[in-house]
Amino acid sequence: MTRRRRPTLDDVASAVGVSRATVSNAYNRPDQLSSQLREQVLRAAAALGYAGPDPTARSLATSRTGAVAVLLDTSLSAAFSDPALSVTLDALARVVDPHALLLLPGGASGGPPAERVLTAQADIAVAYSLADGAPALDSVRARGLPLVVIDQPLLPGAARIGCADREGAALAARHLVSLGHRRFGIFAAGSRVTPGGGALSLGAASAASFRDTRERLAGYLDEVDPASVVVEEAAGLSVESAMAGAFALLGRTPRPTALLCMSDQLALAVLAAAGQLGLRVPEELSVVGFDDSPPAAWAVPPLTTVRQDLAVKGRIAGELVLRLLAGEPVPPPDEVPVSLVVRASTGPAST
Amino acid sequence: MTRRRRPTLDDVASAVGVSRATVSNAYNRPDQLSSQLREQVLRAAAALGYAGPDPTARSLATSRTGAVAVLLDTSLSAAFSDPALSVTLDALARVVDPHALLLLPGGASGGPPAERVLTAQADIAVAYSLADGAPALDSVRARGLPLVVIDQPLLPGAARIGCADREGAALAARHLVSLGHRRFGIFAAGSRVTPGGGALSLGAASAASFRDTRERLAGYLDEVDPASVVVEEAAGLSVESAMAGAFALLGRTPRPTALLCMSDQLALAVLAAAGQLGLRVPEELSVVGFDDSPPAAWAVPPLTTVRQDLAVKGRIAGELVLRLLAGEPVPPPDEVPVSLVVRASTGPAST
DNA sequence: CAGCGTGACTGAAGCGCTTCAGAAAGTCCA
DNA sequence: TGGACTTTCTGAAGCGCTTCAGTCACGCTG
Repeated sequence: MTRRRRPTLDDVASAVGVSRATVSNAYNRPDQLSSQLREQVLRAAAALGYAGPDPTARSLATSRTGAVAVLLDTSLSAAFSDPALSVTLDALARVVDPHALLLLPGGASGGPPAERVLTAQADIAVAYSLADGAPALDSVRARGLPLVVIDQPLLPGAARIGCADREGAALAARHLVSLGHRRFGIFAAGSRVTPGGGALSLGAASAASFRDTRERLAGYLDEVDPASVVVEEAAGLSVESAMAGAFALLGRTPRPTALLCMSDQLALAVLAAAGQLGLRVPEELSVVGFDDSPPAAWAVPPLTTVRQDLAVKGRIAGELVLRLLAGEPVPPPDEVPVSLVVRASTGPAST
Repeated sequence: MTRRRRPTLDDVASAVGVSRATVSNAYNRPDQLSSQLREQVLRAAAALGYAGPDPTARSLATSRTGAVAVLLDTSLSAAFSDPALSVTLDALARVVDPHALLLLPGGASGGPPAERVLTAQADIAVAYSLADGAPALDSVRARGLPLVVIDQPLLPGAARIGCADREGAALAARHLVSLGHRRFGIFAAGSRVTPGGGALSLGAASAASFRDTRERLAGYLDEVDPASVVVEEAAGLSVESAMAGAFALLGRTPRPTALLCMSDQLALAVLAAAGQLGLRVPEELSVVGFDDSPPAAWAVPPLTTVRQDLAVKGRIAGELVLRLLAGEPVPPPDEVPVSLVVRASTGPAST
């Protein structure tokens, strides 16, 4: 069975005996023809098995694709296992509907490969927490695609939404200080600075390639004595590497009495690791996360964390997308506010 | 600053003084011209700010978009909070690379709206666990798009990959029976059969609109006396509704001593609910999941569950995509094997 | 030297659609 | 009854690219 050539607008037009423009109008501008003729066209289309204008051809003619390219730093499984991303992207998707999301997962180099971006059929790009200088961003620029960045340094010509990272981190650190803690561990997500993860000097950590890592670190250090801090970086973004990092951090001597985690995911890994080591939280160890993603509230014990409204962040990102698409000028960078949510994973220092 | 018209192939061609075909070849068939001329073309392109052939125009000319449409039953956040999806999709994405994934999230009607599918720029569609008769599937057919379905009934002309649902469910049930359990609760994911969720008769449950729900139910009932079973359906796909359903199930009198959950997500919700009620697992309650998604192993206690290799499933789905895209005939439906992974969430019935 | 193979490049025909400036035919009102 | 609108539909010019059948020049072979 040779698959017959799909019918085109022309086929429908000649079947009905009208011009191609009329058939096009039947789909795109119903007010441009009598409803009677329109019915007739649609019937003929159905009879011929014509499923409506070809999306690609339409895109070429209108120079709009109806898709938003989402540039991710990591593989899909790593990306999706981050609840913060899920929530943000979901909110974004709702706002930009009916635009579809074209997912460009990251490769080894951090962010999607440049040529994937060059050939992506999308009207606009959204970059989610890419490392500084990711090649994908150059491609976006080269193509002249509008760009919205989330949790990233501002790029010229791009719109930006983030959160008050530094302030949030400072809130978390201050909370621990006020509880009497004096020995801190800082737990950062995996990055490509030190591909294997592991212990990090403050200097190295301050040079992280992710803006949020740098900012949150700075926020912590606004409140605690750098000398009282050890920094650990996870080896990757998987839960496994978070667990490994957590064990490493808890194995330091003297053991920190409080852990500042740069995401809830990391904090949850710490909780799990502490559980396995028989360390009681918060009696023997205080843990604070970042994001207030949904699992933070269900954790045992419920996680003290820095809250940012991820749904709002996603929504704002979506609105930025729509505004850039509408040709509006690039708005100034925006941030969602942060607040500290104190739950049960933090308590007084056990001297 | 009016955004200047982007340069096209023609601009580059006339800048260099060659034909348009030559410039096209410089990008697509380097062997068709001297490397010297190619260099010259590429330099001119860079000078003009030409970032390579326009993806849409290229698609129209080649009638290939390089995108795989992924049809989801739910919103993105619900979809992504399902680790099984993440793993599957990740594996799929790796196999079909460099194809990008075009995400079409589901709406209120189950699955993406029909017109979203009609206008999606993709070469092929992958449907992930859609309800029977989802309108999106009709659109796929109408467009004549190749289709791969995952965990769904077979559609004529579609390729299918699933898992041995019924067999897996039977394994789980048999395990509990052998542990002496005689009062069972079956916990099904939310669907649109009974939009609010809640208690379900066996008849209603057997008519579920999701194939995997029906099959797993049948598998459970292959091993346990239907009279010894109560069925609960979650109100939705969120963690919250899973928790609510879990409480409902644990509130039945007499309380089931063992719960058969149709996914790990549901099982984890049960674990959390049991914890809040002070019910010890497995001493007072046995819980078995389905999927063996990553969190199952980290749960407290680690979850006994039916394992299906999700990465393999995703990989096979990806291979099916590639084969259909290559014009190969539709292979017969395939299933990944299942096995029971006994961990610590199941134990002898407490009489 | 005729004949031929080869490498390098081009012309032009699409791909399937949208859109805009009309044309044709009807409607309305003074 | 005639001019001014409306409504309805059409012709044709793109949108930016790929690709195929050549054309052309050149060096090689026998």
